[in-house]
Amino acid sequence: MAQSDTVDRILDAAEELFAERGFSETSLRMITSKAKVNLAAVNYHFGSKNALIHAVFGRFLTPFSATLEKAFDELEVRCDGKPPTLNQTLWVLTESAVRMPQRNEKGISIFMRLLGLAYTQSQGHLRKFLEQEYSEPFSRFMRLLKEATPQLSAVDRYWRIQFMLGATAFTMSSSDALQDILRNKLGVDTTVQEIAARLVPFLAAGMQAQDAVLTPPAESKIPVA
Amino acid sequence: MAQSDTVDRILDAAEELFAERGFSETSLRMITSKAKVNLAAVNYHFGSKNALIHAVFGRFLTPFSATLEKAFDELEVRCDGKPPTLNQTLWVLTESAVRMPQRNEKGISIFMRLLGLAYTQSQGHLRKFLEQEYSEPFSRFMRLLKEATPQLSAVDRYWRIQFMLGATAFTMSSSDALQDILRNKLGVDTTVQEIAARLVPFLAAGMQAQDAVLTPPAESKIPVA
DNA sequence: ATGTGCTTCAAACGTATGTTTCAAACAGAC
DNA sequence: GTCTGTTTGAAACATACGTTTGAAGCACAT
Repeated sequence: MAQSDTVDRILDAAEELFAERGFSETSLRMITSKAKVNLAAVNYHFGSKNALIHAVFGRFLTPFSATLEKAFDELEVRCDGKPPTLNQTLWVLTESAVRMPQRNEKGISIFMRLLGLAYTQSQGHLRKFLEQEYSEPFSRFMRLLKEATPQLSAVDRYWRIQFMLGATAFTMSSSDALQDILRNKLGVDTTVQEIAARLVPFLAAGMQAQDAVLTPPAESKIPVA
Repeated sequence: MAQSDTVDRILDAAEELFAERGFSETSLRMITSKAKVNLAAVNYHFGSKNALIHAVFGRFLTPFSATLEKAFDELEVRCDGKPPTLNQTLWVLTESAVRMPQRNEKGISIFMRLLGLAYTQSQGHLRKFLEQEYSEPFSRFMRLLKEATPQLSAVDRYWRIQFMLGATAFTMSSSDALQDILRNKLGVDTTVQEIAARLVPFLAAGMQAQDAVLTPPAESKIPVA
């Protein structure tokens, strides 16, 4: 019943509410009442709302980035000098995410949704924090992607990485809602692992698509750009 | 200098600020001072901030959905009974977006960013508004997608559509920030048309990827699911 | 038991928000 | 010119926010 209890309760509540409603739309009063702690506790333990946001990210991103580093190490050993393939790189990433110890069954989906929000909501402080805190595993992943797709120009690769990020963050972040739809419409149940198994081939195929042409296909009558 | 001037000035300012900063992060005072109109004008002309948001979307989405309907009509005529290909369908969509008459050079990027935000920010009222206002062109697009990918199972197709939506919404919703990075890192400038031209082949390739396998590639040692 | 350092608590702070009010300004019809 | 309905304007409204305050509570070493 020491400090840690309050701190963790705040982090749990904040994580869930941020993922559900976004950062600006979640007030400290919502967080503290969900966490059943006093309003002032946030500023006492974290200093400010922005610092709380950083702490929420740090709590899952720090262990994840450690797991990822180890997984990349193993992968490179296994490949024995040769650059890993795109499929291998993507699988290592998803497996690291999926295999992270979760606080509850919603863990992965919250994790993904928060990452998506971080990218999407233009919270300057957050982007700066993430960039300077986790630049290493990020750039290592980028390097692996680069080596796995030597046929792509830097610009093409850059945009396709954004497309991958988008498909992943978006899908995982709304996977709860999407699974509901799927259950109702198609009567199927899907685990996060199965979604990942569908996602990786999609991403790999997109990454390895023929070089983008800058005009529409010949059948189209309307010229573009 | 009639009413319409004030209304349009508000819509212009709101559109730009919403796209830049999101909905909750944009106050009516920011909007009215950018539009150089009185604060009360928003509530007088629109009724509420939420109604203003709806009006902003309606102003570009209504003509867009009309353009899209016509483009789909043309496409189906051109195809003469045969279902349009996936590439054709996707191109018709992007071309309709790109060719919309723009209010200024930032038009398309604002348009896309707003759509991305609409999907991403969980503003309940907005999603409800869009769903009941523009359900027709949306389900028509879905039908075309279905006919263009008969080889996919309903579940596979469902998920891959989510992946497409995600890649698109995510990329477009952060495209300004991404373009900044690109400009700084690679010294390249990119138009929305070019992004779309890169996105479509990525999406098409992903949609047509080999059927998803539900286990990772053999090289991987770590079992999944 | 007493004092000490950390933690909790209720209350208040100042600021910003969306919205309302009501008088003034305006345009067009008579 | 006067009346009428619409639009603007400055000011205030109530509410919600993040943050600060200072007293009370607590565990624990002395």
